[in-house]
Amino acid sequence: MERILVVEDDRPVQKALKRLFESDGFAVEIKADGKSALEAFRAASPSAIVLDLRLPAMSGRDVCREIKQQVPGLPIIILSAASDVTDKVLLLELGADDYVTKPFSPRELLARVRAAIRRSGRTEPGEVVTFDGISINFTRMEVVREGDPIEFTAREFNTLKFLVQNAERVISRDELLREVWGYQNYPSTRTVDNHILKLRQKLEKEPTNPVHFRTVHGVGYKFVR
Amino acid sequence: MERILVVEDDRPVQKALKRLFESDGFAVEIKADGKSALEAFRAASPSAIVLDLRLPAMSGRDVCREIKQQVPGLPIIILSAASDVTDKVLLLELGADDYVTKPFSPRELLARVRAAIRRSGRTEPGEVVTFDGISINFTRMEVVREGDPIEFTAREFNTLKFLVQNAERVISRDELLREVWGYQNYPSTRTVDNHILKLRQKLEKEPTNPVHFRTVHGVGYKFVR
DNA sequence: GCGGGGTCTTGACAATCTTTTTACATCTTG
DNA sequence: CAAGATGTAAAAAGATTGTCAAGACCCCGC
Repeated sequence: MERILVVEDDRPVQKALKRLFESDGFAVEIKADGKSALEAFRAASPSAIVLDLRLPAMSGRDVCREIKQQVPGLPIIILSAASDVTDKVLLLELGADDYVTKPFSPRELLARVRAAIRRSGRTEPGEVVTFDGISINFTRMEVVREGDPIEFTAREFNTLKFLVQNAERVISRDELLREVWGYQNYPSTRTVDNHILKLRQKLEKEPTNPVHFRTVHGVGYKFVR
Repeated sequence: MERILVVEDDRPVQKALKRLFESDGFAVEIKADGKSALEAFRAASPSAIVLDLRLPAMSGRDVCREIKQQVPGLPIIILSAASDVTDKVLLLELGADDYVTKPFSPRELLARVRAAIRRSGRTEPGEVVTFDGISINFTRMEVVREGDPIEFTAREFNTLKFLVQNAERVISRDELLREVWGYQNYPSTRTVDNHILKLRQKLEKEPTNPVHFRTVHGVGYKFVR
């Protein structure tokens, strides 16, 4: 379940945010000041942080900067009075991912938080993805398991890449054929399945009982870390 | 049919792009300069824009900025000479969604355009629905009750999806067969009922006495949160 | 051109999983 | 209460997927 850390000192707003996110299926943790937020955010390991700019004692800016320094990938959505946002530049400097001005529309806030989480999950090309002792370098087209390299053919690697970069999403054979093979329609053969088979044989500890390259019967496949 | 707006001044490249996208089933509109692109893009309402950075008169940067301001959700894929892309920062500021450097691989361009369209499409519809401690994620095809996953077959999941997305409305078996099964007419057997049965068994606290998947005698079924 | 080596696709088959049907029990409604 | 509608479980029918091996294909150096 996705978790959200809300840093906000105003009680009514706290409650409203809690209700809002919980109704959307998030687990919500609330901190009322910057200090306790900084203490809590590692343990809570949230998917995103919603941060009020005006906080007692420590300013939201410092909190934002500090968190971004420690965990750059963690999305931060700033909540601020309209007047605070006169220059976006400041926000970019802070490292915030998005902002919403008070009074805010709940739906908009939700949408922005979700969007930020989605973006953060997206692996940028050139990055390295690691799971289960395996690390994949997309630019170098290299896969390494605990030190020793695993060889992949081009097609295999591209299939792997597409699946990993669309982790968690169910992907149909057709979509794979379109995105990886570049075909529009294709006779139904076992081509895709065979490539999945290869990925499983090379990457799954127990290829017969795959954990990462799951089949979704009647639909397609899905990669999960 | 998905439409693409291509903004590019070089004739040969225009033609190549037109062929490329059309062969992939897109409708293609071409503009040779920024001014006419800005005039056309509202009327054309494309799913994505492919934009050359080097344009006569008005620079691609200004076009990009302007379009993003008017329709923030519309994906823009930048086409540029390698040297132009020295800093990605610029592109991010422009609001571009992705970029491809010339000379580009047709397949890669296609893939990126499709990916951008896919991402843009995923923005709005609330992907997750929650009720009664159960949360349903439509893109992942996952249902979770208080932490632990509940398995569904494809047909079951689609039935669930249709009912949930048409909550509160009474739906006849015929409508379900049409919308979920895709059949026009069907011998009257207990097929639909059996699927409802499965949903109840998996999701209702008391399957015998359903709260969410209600029977409307003589008509069909109705989902209520 | 001509092998040789690897890669990819195909089609067969078995294993597995899903869906539909069937047969009754139950329930609802007038 | 009767007739039609719905609930239910198990059997039967139907689809999909895993896997393999044969052959097609492609690229390279000669």
